[in-house]
Amino acid sequence: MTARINDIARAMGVSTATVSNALSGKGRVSEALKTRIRTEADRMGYAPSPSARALRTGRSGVIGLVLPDIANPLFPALAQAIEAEAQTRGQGVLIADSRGTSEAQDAALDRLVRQGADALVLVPRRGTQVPPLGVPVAVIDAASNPANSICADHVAGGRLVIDHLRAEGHSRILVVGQSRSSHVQTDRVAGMTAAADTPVHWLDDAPLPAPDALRAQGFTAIATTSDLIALPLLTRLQAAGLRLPRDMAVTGFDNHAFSALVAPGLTTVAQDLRAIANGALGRLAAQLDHHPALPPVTVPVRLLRRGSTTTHPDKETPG
Amino acid sequence: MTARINDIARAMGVSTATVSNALSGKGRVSEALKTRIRTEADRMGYAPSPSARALRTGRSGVIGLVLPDIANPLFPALAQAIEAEAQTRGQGVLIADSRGTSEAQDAALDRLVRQGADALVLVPRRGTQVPPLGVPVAVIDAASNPANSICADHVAGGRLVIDHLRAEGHSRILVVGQSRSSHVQTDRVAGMTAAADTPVHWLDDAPLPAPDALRAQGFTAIATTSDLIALPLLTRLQAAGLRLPRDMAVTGFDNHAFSALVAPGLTTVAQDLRAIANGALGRLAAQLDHHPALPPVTVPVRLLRRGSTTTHPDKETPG
DNA sequence: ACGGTCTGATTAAACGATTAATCAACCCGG
DNA sequence: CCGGGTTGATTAATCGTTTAATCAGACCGT
Repeated sequence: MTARINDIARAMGVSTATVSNALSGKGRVSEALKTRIRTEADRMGYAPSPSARALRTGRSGVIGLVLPDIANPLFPALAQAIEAEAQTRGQGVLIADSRGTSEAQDAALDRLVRQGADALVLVPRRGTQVPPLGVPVAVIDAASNPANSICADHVAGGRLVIDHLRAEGHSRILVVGQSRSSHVQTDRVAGMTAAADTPVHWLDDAPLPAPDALRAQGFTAIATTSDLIALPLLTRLQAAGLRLPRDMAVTGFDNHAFSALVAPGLTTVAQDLRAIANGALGRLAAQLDHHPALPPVTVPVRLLRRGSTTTHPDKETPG
Repeated sequence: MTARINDIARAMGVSTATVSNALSGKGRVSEALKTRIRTEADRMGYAPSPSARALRTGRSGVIGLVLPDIANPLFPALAQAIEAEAQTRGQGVLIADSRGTSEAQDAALDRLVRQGADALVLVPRRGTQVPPLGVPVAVIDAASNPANSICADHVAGGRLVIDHLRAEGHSRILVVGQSRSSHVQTDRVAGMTAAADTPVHWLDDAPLPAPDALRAQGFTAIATTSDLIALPLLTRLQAAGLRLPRDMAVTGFDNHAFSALVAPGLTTVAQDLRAIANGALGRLAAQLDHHPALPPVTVPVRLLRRGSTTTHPDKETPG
């Protein structure tokens, strides 16, 4: 079908070893021959066989990405960041969805390894353990998770949100979290309650009270741990006739694609996804090359002030 | 490291060929030996080397998935559907993002092939051509695209939307589309205008007029070609003080995860993503196995009636 | 007892790259 | 003019699996 290393060798009257050396820059090949081989190689449209290379070297150049339920608003952007970073490193990204139980997560991890992934990036389901696999694993999670993890500074993000709301004049703020069993969520809530002593409402305990009831309790702002909570809430408040941010301020987390598009724009906390992707893949590469382990890193976050909390929103810098 | 076929062969005093045959069920091996080999294989935790198998058979069992800009609300759900379908077929999914130019799309396709994908699934960027690659490609697009494509019945979906709005008593409806250069979008608009002669507003011509202006022009319903347009619009209308669906009805397309969560819920058209994934991967498998080409298929869609258009929404069937 | 068919296994050759080991020239100093 | 070092290439093994070709017996009817 397509050109193999052997075809090039025969076409140029040299051995396959020489071609391999010329293309990889290893071994000893004269400069003249090296360039002649290289031009001939791309004249023939040569592309090395990934399976042959993987078989010989033991490295496929593919990393596996396991994501929890697709509903997580962070997913597409993170996948994009991982894929972009992998691309710059010449790696491919195999995806797997761990929806369902934590056994499904284990199965997904196992499947990726059996499919030849050199290493894995895992965004874990709430409260799951990483089983021992034969390959390096980077976990994208909260700092409170001791494992081999890259983490955004969720605590700082929570503090940013509350500081901002207080600067906007709010004194009675309701913190709303999705689930107690998620490290990410508890860290965000911890940052919020560290900035000010506010009540916390967990949605796995009870649904949120109606807009009227919230106002009756004196709340003027609601700080959520996720855009997935905040965006529906924003519409619910508006549907009940409230004006944002006048009657109620709302904040989210994660800067979902829709957060900038709704009206008013949703104030939220954005993670530096490039840094996360870079940190994760960098650590995996170090492990694969048996380099000394890189120190754990906490990736910074930044607050995006939008119309849901302030009449003087930030100027958005696209990208 | 891990067990190889050769280890099993030596452990049982047989040849590697016999082990291979026993595990694959091909060739001739006595039933007794077959089961003994199989139990020994999983006792040793044997997993075949994907690269060795790929090298020998010429098939990696991996298909590439190329997606356009991540902002497309259909992306995560479609990726999930493709991944799930691939899993049932024992295949992996390599992802690539074609964000940016159509050259970036070509580069992404090429990269996946060089990374060993047996076949590709492409969700094309607006108005791009598929370059000739060495592997089968399934394109997920509109019926109006003549290529080797799987398509949802976007035209029928458009008709469903308009019929529903008229049944709800609307006579003056504004159709809003994102981009003329997208087959999917034009098909949806075509279905809408076929059901009733309505004005069409393209967002790449001009931004949408303010809510007041729309009402002043007598519109009581806005039918968009995407939840990506409809969800922001829904909040914009509410922020302007309108009540939905009383003051204005809004519809989207694609059943984005948020569409069911906002208040009121967004009436939208859902594609049968499982059928699309099944159609795409099935056609690719047929091509790879040199089976006769499967006939082109149009995947059905269904209307989800929610609070943004009606006070009697459908009962949602989760999943 | 003998050719013919089956059964159940083995042998060995691929697939396409990488790489350690080897080898043939050539250069150069003493 | 000889031995040591360098350069530039080749040889051949190897990664782990699949599979066509081969082979040794067993079985069977005549």
